[in-house]
Amino acid sequence: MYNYKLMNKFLKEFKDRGYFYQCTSEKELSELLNNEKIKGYIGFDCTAESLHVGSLLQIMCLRLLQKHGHRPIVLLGGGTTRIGDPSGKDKTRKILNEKEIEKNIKSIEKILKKFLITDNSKTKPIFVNNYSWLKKLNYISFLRDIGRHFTINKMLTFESVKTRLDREQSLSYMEFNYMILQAYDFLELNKKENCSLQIGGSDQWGNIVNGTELIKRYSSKQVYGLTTPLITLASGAKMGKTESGAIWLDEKLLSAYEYWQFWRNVDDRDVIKFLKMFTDLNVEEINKMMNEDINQLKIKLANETTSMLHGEKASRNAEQAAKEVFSGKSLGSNLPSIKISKQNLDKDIDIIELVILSKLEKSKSEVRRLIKGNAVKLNDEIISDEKLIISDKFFQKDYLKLSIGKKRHIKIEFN
RNA sequence: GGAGGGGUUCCAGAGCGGUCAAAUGGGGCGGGCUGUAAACCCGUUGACUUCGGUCUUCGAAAGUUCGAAUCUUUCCCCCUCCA
Repeated sequence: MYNYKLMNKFLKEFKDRGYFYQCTSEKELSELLNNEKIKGYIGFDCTAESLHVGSLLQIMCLRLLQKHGHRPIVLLGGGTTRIGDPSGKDKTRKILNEKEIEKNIKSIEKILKKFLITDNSKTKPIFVNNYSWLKKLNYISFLRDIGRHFTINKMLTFESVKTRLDREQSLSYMEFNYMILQAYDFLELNKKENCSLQIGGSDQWGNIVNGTELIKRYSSKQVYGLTTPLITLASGAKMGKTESGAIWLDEKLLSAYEYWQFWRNVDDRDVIKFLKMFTDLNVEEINKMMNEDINQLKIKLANETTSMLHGEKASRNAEQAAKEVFSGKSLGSNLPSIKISKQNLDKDIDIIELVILSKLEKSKSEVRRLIKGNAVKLNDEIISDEKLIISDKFFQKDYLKLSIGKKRHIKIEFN
């Protein structure tokens, strides 16, 4: 082991914030980072139209690179998404068509730009799509130049492959090639951009090592890999998804208010950890906060994370809305709102209909159940008559507030 | 290739001709307690409903029957053991 005090500042912070899981060659990487500004890349999957908090740690890594003067490369795997990474999957996943992938790439890129500094020419992120080189590959020359460096013996030992084979689940040749393509991406980025570091989740370790080894064999260059741990919540669940849906980073899929609420509601035991991981607050400062009021810390966490993504204004609104909803009797004018056509009012819609229109629930039976359980409120009044017709008298100003349970509130406006 | 076992509602897993929209546990949701936490307690958990019921579900299709998740046939998929 080498002296912790001499460790490169980026690496040190990487560890202090809890991002560190494994590194291919830590000491050398530390020296390299001390001596020069490098480029490091992370690949993002484009199977969904947006990223969710499950990818946030990766994004934070890119931010950290920038903070320390290094330049991040964002690889949007337009090519590899066409194949599908078998890691962590026990069956082949569906393959998306070109259009969907292109669309996903665009919206993911937009999200990443919110997190990254784009106006510093030295550190501004480079966005690349591996389809641009993968599509040009010639099978024969690829096999000869790249394929020769991989042995089947070794590939078969990879966890992702092993589990599939052990369970006698089929692993197509296409998927089997995923790891080679990811290694090739790294090689390509090394050649094109002189990229010398790949970061990824711990499940990517095998793929990342493949890349560093390929580059060593192919061009005798030393590059590095760094992985982050899989974050599990104190409750044992995986980060990113809740039962009511994924915590998306795209405002169109999840409002700033709901995003704020997600962080406000984290388990007590996760708060300090998340402050370190997902905010820019200084680690020492966070360590000093240990004994502060846990609810204040959660609010801080929610504010920091929300303003990082949606901006300070949205974050303040969310906080304000939360305050109104949870401590006062105010109508929560800052709540996320939904507009419903006024024609519905003339049709004498009832409370059940209103809940459905508000999209808080999809099933009328469920709404009936909720009403029976005293869970549905209109302007903070419990509704017990499921046939209640919505009329003008429920409007306070020009909107009304609909709540389900203690935590789900929405402002309804008619137009 | 041979011999068995199995596919059930979000998950695990009972049911094995009517009383089955399907036990039980987990998860979810709602209520209570609290701190918008955890733990705990209670309720609920296919859809629609004029609250009388109605409709769709037990791998897929066809059949037996007054009646099938339950029986038969074919097909698809998984698992275990033997070679």
